[in-house]
Amino acid sequence: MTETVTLDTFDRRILAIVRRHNLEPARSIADQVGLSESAVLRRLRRLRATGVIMADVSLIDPRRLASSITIHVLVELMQSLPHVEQLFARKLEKRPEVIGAWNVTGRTDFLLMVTVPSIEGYQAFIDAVLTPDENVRRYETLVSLREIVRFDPYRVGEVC
Amino acid sequence: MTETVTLDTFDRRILAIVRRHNLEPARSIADQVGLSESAVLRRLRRLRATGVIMADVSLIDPRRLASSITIHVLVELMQSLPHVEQLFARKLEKRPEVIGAWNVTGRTDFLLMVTVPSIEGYQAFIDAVLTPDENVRRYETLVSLREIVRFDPYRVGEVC
DNA sequence: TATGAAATGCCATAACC
DNA sequence: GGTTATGGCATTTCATA
Repeated sequence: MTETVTLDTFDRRILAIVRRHNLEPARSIADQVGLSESAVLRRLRRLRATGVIMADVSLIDPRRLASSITIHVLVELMQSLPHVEQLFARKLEKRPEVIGAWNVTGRTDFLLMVTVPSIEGYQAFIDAVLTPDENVRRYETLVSLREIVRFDPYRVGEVC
Repeated sequence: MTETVTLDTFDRRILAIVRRHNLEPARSIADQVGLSESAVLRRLRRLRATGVIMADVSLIDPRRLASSITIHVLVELMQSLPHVEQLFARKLEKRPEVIGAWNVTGRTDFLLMVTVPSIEGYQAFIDAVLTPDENVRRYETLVSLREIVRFDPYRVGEVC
């Protein structure tokens, strides 16, 4: 599925830096990891070409933008069959409101993370995705009142 | 709490671009939004200084790195009092395993998102954070078997 | 207080070893 | 992987409205 790319210590140290500050000059990175500027730039180009670095983006404070509601949904399917689950997963991937979705253990089959501008937007989402789906037995809505931590970029998936 | 920064249409269009590709030259952005290169660079500097742009990072494919488990935890407290909740929230903020935490409505008080290298790591987490906390009535563990969607950077908090 | 234009200096790129 | 010459890009300064 995903090709395995061998990352040596240099790659890992470079990744550890750019995942926090990807605008940092190669000169500075080179000094920190003990390589030449060229070597760092070559490695970065390779990491991007092979997909280890998926994207280079600015992280924007969601609180500064138009308000949105974060809602988690616990979904229980009629039957936990691979085929049914896969079908449901396909639908989720197409919905832009779904910013996170996991197939989990236990009574709950799926945990969804959804962001919508308002409750009306959530209503529209469940009317489109959950209610008409005969494979969905029931779902539980967890509306977020307060956000304690969200995807702290300094924490997500630490590089070893 | 969070100072309100007024973002005009230019700012929003610039943000919409850099949140997808922050390595894009200002020249290119300027052409797209209809400003000069200088104006774009000045606005970007201001957006970073004021914290609208929180960070500039490379997004790394988690599958290419050392494996880690994603676990969601539904936590029910003894009593849903503001003081108790705040105390619990404080503890969560200090834990690096917690990459997401929300105070939610319903029977569940908190929904946590945790990443650990192994089940042993999760065990250690609950032994440190949940078990010894007398304010925690019970918790439910949802281990992720499969990740359908995770924080698609092209989706999270779309700019209007 | 914002933009647009031009000179300076830094940085990535590419072709060498 | 390191070194160097080249080109591109951001930064700074200034003029303008």
